[in-house]
Amino acid sequence: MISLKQLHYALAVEKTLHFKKAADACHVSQSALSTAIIELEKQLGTTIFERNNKQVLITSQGQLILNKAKTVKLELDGLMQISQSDNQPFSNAMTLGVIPTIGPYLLPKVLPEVRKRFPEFKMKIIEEQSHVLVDMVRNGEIDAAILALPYPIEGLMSFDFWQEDFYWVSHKDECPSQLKEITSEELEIEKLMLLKDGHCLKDHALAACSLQNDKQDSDFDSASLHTLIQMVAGKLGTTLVPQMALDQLIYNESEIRAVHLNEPGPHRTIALIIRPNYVRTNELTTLKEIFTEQLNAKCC
Amino acid sequence: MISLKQLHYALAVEKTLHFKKAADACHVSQSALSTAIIELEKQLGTTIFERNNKQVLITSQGQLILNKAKTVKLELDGLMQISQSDNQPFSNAMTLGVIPTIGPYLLPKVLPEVRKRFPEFKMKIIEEQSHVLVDMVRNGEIDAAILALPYPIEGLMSFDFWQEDFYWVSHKDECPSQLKEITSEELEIEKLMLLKDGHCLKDHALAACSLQNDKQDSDFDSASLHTLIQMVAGKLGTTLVPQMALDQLIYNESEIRAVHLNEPGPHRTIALIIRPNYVRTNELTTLKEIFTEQLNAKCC
DNA sequence: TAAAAATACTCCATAGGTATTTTAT
DNA sequence: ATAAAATACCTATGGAGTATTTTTA
Repeated sequence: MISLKQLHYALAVEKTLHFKKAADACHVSQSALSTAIIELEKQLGTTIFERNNKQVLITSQGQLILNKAKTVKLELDGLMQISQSDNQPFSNAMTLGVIPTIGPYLLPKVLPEVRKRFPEFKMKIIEEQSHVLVDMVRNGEIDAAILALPYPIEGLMSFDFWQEDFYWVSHKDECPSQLKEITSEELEIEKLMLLKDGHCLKDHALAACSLQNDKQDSDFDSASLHTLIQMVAGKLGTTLVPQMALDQLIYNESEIRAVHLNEPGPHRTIALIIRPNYVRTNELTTLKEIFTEQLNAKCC
Repeated sequence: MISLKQLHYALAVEKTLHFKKAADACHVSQSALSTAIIELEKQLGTTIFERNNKQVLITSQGQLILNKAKTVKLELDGLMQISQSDNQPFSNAMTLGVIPTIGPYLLPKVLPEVRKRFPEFKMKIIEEQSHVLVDMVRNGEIDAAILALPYPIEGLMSFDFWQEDFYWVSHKDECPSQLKEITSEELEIEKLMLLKDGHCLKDHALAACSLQNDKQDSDFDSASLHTLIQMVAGKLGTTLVPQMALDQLIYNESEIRAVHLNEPGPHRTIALIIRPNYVRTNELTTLKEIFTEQLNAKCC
């Protein structure tokens, strides 16, 4: 029967592409690792590594097997985490991914409360675009990701915790003072500045306006919402921002005004994304509740 | 380090709820199994089974751990299948699930070709409703399922291979002879007979007509498309059937006519559903190609 | 008290180590 | 010639068996 040790050794060889170095990494002799790999290949009836005295290559089938070995390890890690997560929730570290158009607005609102409720909880945050985070969740490199939906997450599961609309942001000189709502028809598209392609915020904003993403990248494309707002302040155009960003972007009676985009909503849904087999769901559920509670308190 | 043997033994205990019987099932002594379980629980820092001399119960955490152990086994099975699937495709048996409104129409069109191309291939078919098949795919009880989309398959992956529209089926006495198309507005809803709730075909048909599924189960609700057609032949009403069912339902210049439902389509998409980590994708891709090819040849 | 799990104790299979050989550049 | 993987051979750990004890319904 195949053993976890064999898989462990094979994964070490994949990393180092060198039997001796892999053996060292596993704290066993080259001989022990070598025989384990040979036995594994015999049991599987295939060669994983093509090797001679100068180099080790991975066969195509071998790569499939190694990838699967990684998920076996991942599931086993999950198994070992179950009792910890149940018995001492929030005692183990957790890594969450978040996209740039959520992180800076959501986290300051919710993390203080998380820290207050669970002072010992080590939460690591990484910020990447949706497609990167989806891959990392799939590979088990992070525990979960906070994304804006709709977004294709085939094979993963989502837990929605917030829905919000977009607001049209403009310089007060360019905005009728009585205006409380605006429809996409009333928007001057040519003045609208959105983020670069790749940011899902652009897609969601366009979808909210029932527009195709067919216009060329314009000179106004910008790297972050903060920058966009600065450009709005400089009367270079207007933009659309999600509700949760409003309080940070339009502070202290600035020159900038925001009015609700009056199109059928919600315009984007914020959700936690996990692998279907992820085990620390009880902790994530608690986090999710804190998120919703804090957003309701601070966004309305 | 946790071993697969331990998990195997624990799963045997879950099945039998009896250490001696579990030991027998694993062909080891009660002592060996007992110590393995004790060691596993020690390593995990939790009790999986609450046991005395009269009964064995599973703790709630234990159940989570056992479920995870099943997926570990499932992934490991997948790993062992990789080389076989690659080196001798179609040499291992495969079980496919299919829903009742696809199976009887799709399979006769495609299985002969599958059998011709891979005479040694053992393919087992089971017929269940979508929600049952989705569960079975999730649990690894079947290799894949053939469903009609849209349908919620969170955590699974779909490979579309066919799209089709619905046709309005009526007795020729009740159908204008020149009629080639019909819109949902022109349908006499009260004469329309659909399958019972639970069959996704009903939902898809209603969606194609932009109708809500709010009407009560009527007396006309029927168990299979074939029965429905018999009722149409008996002038008891009309119905909607998917394209792939037409040739079997309306045979040899019968009393029945079918006209295309002229609403934005496609009205349903046929897809293969698998777990995200399923390994025999190369074989499924081949099957999928055969399916599309045969449907194109026999449905148009 | 009786049925069933835990434990004591023994044994052997096998994983792992050291030393050596084989192999291919 | 040499670097690196495979093999030979030995050792020791731990998994498994038998027999026995403990537990509690």
